[in-house]
This record gives sequence, structure tokens and C-alpha cells, in this order.
Amino acid sequence: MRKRAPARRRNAAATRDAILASARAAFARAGYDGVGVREIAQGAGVTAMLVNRYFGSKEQLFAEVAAATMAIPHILTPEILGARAPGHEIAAALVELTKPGATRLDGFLIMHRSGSSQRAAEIGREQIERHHQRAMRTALRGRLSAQRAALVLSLVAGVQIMRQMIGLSALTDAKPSDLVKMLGPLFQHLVDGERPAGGRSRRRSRDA
Amino acid sequence: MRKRAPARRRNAAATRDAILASARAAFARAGYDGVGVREIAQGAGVTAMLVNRYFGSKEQLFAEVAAATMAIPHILTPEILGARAPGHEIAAALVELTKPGATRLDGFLIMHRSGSSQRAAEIGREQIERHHQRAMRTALRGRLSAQRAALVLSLVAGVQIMRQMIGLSALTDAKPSDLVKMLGPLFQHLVDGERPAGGRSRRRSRDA
DNA sequence: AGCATTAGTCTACGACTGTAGACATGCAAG
DNA sequence: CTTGCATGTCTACAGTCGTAGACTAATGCT
Repeated sequence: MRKRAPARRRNAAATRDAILASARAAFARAGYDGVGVREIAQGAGVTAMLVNRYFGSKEQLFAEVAAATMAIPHILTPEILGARAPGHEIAAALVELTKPGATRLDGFLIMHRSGSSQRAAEIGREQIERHHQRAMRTALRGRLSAQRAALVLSLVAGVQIMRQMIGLSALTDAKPSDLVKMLGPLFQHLVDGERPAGGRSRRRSRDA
Repeated sequence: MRKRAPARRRNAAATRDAILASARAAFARAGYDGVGVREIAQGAGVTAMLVNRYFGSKEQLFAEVAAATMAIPHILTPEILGARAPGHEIAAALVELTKPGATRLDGFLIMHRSGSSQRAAEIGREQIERHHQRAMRTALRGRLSAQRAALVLSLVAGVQIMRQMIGLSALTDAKPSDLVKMLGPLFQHLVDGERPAGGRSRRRSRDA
């Protein structure tokens, strides 16, 4: 019978979690190619070989980190998507979560910083399609819902990149409320599709 | 006397250009950390050391490549920004230039793939702010022009990432005309800078 | 012709990479 | 106690990385 003793120094599950947490932070900071297993191990207080012992290889560790981090509901939750003005809610959440130093949006950040690895990009696409796009698409009505969902993700990714990675001063120094005002209608347009929100449900004519 | 490699063309300018071209293609494919100087050199038909002889270091080579590639006018040209329906023009150009295999938009692609290097990101921000954002901002009228310009760049970057890097199937397989129809109003909204001010429906473009 | 300069290559080094195998150690049970 | 296993470390290896220094060969000049 196994004892329910409190976490000791030798605790496989806790060590595994520590490695995962260290890897997540490291990958978000420097990407797949930018960080080594020794550095990840040091962040978890173990040696490099233990990382491979638990996860098989660096690539498998990355895949697990990506899966775990992407699975975290963040901006595109059912609540936000089901709100009365989803565009505004999405914009507000995005602006809030891409403040300098924010870590809740690590999933995308990890992918952005891992663009130098072809394999990492494949893993990222898999996770994005599994979690975010599928969830979003089912929440959207109307034509081309998959495309509109993908464009919502594109806008989220683009804003995060320019704000957190590139660090465009116009976005880092802007008033959050201004950004929300500008982004809200964009998201709303994508959520609504061809029909504008509010009373009128008639299609807008296009001048192509 | 040891036999050396066969005599090559002795043309400094041409060799330099060959290295730059090889580096641009390589960086666009694998990013700063994903490609080595030996590989770049091989692509130009020279040895690795010559790369450093001409450019000092890999980092300086990257900076030069980034500067040269970013300086290429692409989507946000004065003509497009001054068109009657700039949003539609921007969207059409973006969709066209982010087709699989397109290379005219290398500048952004290089930055996206170089996110694992902090230094590369700094160089990229510098170039983006120098070329694109400044040019765009002067073309925009109204309040918060810098922020709106930055958001245009964000949307461009996001679409390119999801379409060319991540390869979201919803975007790669979509009909270009559908994407243009969805993206056009978004860009137009940012260019116009009109204030949503509550549930008011969007104003038509000034051309009518 | 001879010399100087330029264009280019070769060898090598120290640091780092991911990871395989052998080894050590703490914990629970017989 | 001893045994067995899970947990973790140490050493080492075969690469690759960027780059420094010495060397060679082709060109330009006189």
C-alpha cells in the first residue's frame, strides 16, 4: 500500500510538473530553438538527462508543452463568444492579455517564438486547429465560418506579435481603451459575418 | 603545392550579392537561429569564412538582409493607400502575396521565423518602424494614426503567419476572393479610422 | 617582369547542442 | 537487515555552431 505522504524531494509527478513549467516559460521566452534542455532542466532544479528520461526527447517535451498550453481557454471562450458584443469582449481580453509581461497567452507566444523550427510549427498548427479553431468555428454562424474563425485567430496573433514580440511602440504605449475601441468592430465584423449586428439584418451591398 | 578548390570568379560585388540573396532565402525559410553561416555560404557558392569577411558576423549579415528586404515596398505602397478603396486593395495584395510559395513578402516572413532570437526581433522592430509604420502613418488621416497603422501591420502579419507559417487549412484552402471580401472591410475600417460609437452601423466609404 | 592588394579557402578552436549508457541514491516492502 | 525499484546524476560522445588566424591564388599597377 502506498502512503499518502506529502510531497518529498523525490516526487516524480512534482518534478515532471516543474519541468513542464520551466519548459513553458523558457519556450515562451526564447522559442524551441532558442533554449536548450540544460537550461530547461536548471529551471526545474534537475539535470538535463532527467528531461529526456521523462519526455523522451526535446521535441516530445515541446509537443507536450504546446498541447498543455494551447488547451488553456484564453480569449475565445464560449462565454466571450456568446456575449452580446463578442467583438468588444474579444478585443478587451486580447488587449489585457497582451500587456507587457502577461503570461496567460503563452500558447501563441511559444509558437511565435518557435518559427525557426519546422517541426515546432507543425505541432503548433495541430494544436491550434484542434483547440482554438474548432471551438471558434462551432461558435460562429453563417457562411465561411471556418475562414472567419481563422481570421479572428490571425488578428489575435498579429496583435500579440506586434505588441509583445516586436514591441511596436505605437501599440505598447497606446491607451488600452483606444486599442479596444479600434479592435472591437474588427472582431465583431468577423463574428457577425456578412450580417451586421444590431437591428438590421439586411446584407450590406458591396462595391467591389 | 596543395591542390585547392578550382578558381572561382573574382568579383566582390557579385559575390556579396550572392551571399545576400542566399541569406535572404535561408532566413525566410528557417529564421535566424534555424540556419547556419555554412549553409548560407554554400547557397552562394563560397565558404563560410567569406561571409564573415564581408559582413563581419552573422548578426550583421542578418541586419543587412533585414534592412534590404524590409525596404522593398510591398503591400502598403502610397498607390494602394491612396486608392479609392484602400482596404480592398490592401486585402487583395495581401491575399495575393501570401499565396504558398510567394516570396515578395519575405521581410515579414524573416521576422516571423526569427522570433527565437532576441537580437533579431530588435532589428526587425527597427526596420518595421523605419519603413512601414512611418510610411503608413503619414498616409493616414485622423486620430490615433500611429495606432491604426500599427494595427494594419498587425493584421497583415497575423494573416501571413496563419497562412504561410502555421498553414491553417481554412486560410490556405480558402478562395482568395472570399478572403479579400472578409479582409477588405477590416482594413478599410482601420484606414478610415471612423469611430464606432455604440451600435451604429458602419458608414459607407467616401466614394459611394 | 615584379610587387601589392584583393578575393577566397583551409584548418582549427572553444563552446554549445541533444542524447545514450552507466552509475548513484532514496524509498517501500519482504 | 536486504532486496528491488523508482528517481535522479555523471560522464561522455558525436555533432554543429560562429569565428579567428594563417595561407593561397588571382587581379591591378608600375
